[in-house]
Amino acid sequence: MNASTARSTRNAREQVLDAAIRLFTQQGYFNTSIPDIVRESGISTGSIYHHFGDKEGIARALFESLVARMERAFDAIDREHATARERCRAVIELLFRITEDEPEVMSYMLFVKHREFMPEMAPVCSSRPFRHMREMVERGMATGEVRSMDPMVAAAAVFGGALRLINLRLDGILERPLGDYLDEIWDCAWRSVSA
Amino acid sequence: MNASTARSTRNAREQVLDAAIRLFTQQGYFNTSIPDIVRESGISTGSIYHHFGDKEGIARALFESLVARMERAFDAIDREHATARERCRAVIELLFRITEDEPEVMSYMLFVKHREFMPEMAPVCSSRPFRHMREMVERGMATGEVRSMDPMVAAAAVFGGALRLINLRLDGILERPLGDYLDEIWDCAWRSVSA
DNA sequence: GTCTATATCCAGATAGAC
DNA sequence: GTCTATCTGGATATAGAC
Repeated sequence: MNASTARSTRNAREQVLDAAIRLFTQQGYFNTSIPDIVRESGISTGSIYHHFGDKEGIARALFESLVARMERAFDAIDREHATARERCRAVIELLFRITEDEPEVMSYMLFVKHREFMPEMAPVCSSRPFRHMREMVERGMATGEVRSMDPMVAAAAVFGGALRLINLRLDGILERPLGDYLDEIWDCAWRSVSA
Repeated sequence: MNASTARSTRNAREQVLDAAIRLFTQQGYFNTSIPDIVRESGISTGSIYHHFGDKEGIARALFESLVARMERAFDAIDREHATARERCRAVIELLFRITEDEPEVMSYMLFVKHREFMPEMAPVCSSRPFRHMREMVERGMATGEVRSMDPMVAAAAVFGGALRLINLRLDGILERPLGDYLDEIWDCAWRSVSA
């Protein structure tokens, strides 16, 4: 496989994924037909089925690429920060930034009901990035930064408020960018669990 | 309209709504066909269309009845408790109880993407019950129970953790009933905003 | 108000040339 | 690997008797 083949292959796939994330988040998976994706991506039906097998394959490829991306970002946060407090705050900051810059990405990751069209998939909350977030809190409990309590409750307390603000922002209820709320929500989050 | 007519009319509607909430939450709205609802409810296609007009009409009737029910429950909480602290805690307790006893109700209220099949509808977060929850927190701020801060942030902090736990429970991640976590999550929620 | 039978449409998916 | 043309099933919705 030479370079130009590799490039054009990647391009067709990416054009489809690019169109798909927009359509899936704006109209929903079931309201988006293959002909819609053909129009929006400029790639033909035949080509789409060649690359993805079926419609569900597009959704799956999209999800996997976004999960991998989040996971890389979370690993970087682990490396760049030493305490649970810094790590958790960095995660919220990252999620807020992605929500502002690429709302479709956050919308597809967090609020799409994947299991309705990918029945065999585990719930999002048990995906690697979510487990990673819970582990950050648990390690904070081990070091004494975080009060001792049920780890699931602690993680829900730390990230629950921020996730709600993301939800409100994506639904158009919050008018100002999430960055404006970061300090306040972080203060609440940390008060709720700090030792 | 005599009594027996009224009763049988209500029954047909209710049988359909009953079947619909189960099917919509288990399989999703788009994976549920009218023939599915016919089978599950025992009511014929013709009758369903007579009562609801179209498939979306079923979803709408369902949503309206659940919102009305929540609103009545929240009004009762307002009457029965005097402080923001007590009211907010009672709301969380109620939501936890409904999640355990009637998971489909909570699932359909909170986590279904209504706008995908009812395009003209406002986002759930701006429905009466959600606004009511925010008002409870705001009144607490007015009386000095809650620290002064952005009201949206305060509401997200108070209810965000509990809503995440509900999410985790409905997704099968939390194995114990929500009641087991009530005291801990409430402690976190209130610490995060109390004056 | 309830039913059965049926019309219509358009989705997802395939065939096969280039 | 990409395209156009096409098949097929099953969905929503209607007609019209009872």
